[in-house]
Amino acid sequence: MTPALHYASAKRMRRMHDQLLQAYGPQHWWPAETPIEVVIGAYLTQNTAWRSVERSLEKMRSAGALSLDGLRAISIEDLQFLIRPSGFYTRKAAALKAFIGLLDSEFGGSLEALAAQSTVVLRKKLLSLPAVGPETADAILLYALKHAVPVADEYFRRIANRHGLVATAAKNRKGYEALIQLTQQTFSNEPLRSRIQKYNEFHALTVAVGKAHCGRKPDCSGCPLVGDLRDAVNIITVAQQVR
DNA sequence: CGCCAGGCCGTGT
DNA sequence: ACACGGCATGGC
Repeated sequence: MTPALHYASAKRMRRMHDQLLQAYGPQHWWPAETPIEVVIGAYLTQNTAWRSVERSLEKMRSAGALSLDGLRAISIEDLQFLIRPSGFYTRKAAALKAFIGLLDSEFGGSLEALAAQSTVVLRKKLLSLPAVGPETADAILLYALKHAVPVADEYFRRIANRHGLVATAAKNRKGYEALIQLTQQTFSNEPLRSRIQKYNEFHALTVAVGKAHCGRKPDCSGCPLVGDLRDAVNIITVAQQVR
């Protein structure tokens, strides 16, 4: 929490971004054709493998439900059936309907009108929706609405923990805030346009490395982030603490 | 077969 | 303010 710790971590974060970009290349996120697909994907991927989300998205596309009008027209029961592969389908179907309901009742059914709100107002509005927590809200803000908002997910939380990037990376509100602030600080010197791109790329890269090396049973062998001794020492130390 | 996935929410302390 | 169980399916 001290400025000094943040500064050291931000430097490590920038190096991490470069290492990951080198190892995995540009990720071209979010994997979707349209903003509403981003929104739908953000809901569906909650605690769910992206592979399963893809199956749901494909079923929705085939049914013509993968669009604003499609989402409006489909019944909640039919929507539940289409998104079954990604699990939690009762809640997720209701939540998607609630999103379109908000869009229609307050923003004339326009995602552009929604995006035109200030980031602070918008984030609060999104968080008031059912099944929208910090990560879903921020993913929608960044990837669908193009606001300059970092995204922190479970992978990044583990990475930050193992590399000692933050003082508290607990699974609570303060832990999430710490990860967001760290990312903000890391790219704070970038102009707005570039900052949005960095937030985009960095989150995508943390997912890439997370899928490969930072699952619940971490496999650090071959991870591009453990190239030097300092990192390895850090990981061993922190991993023992976490256990 | 058991564990896990790009979280969130209600309840109990 | 947290910790914790439930939500549900499919991939590995």
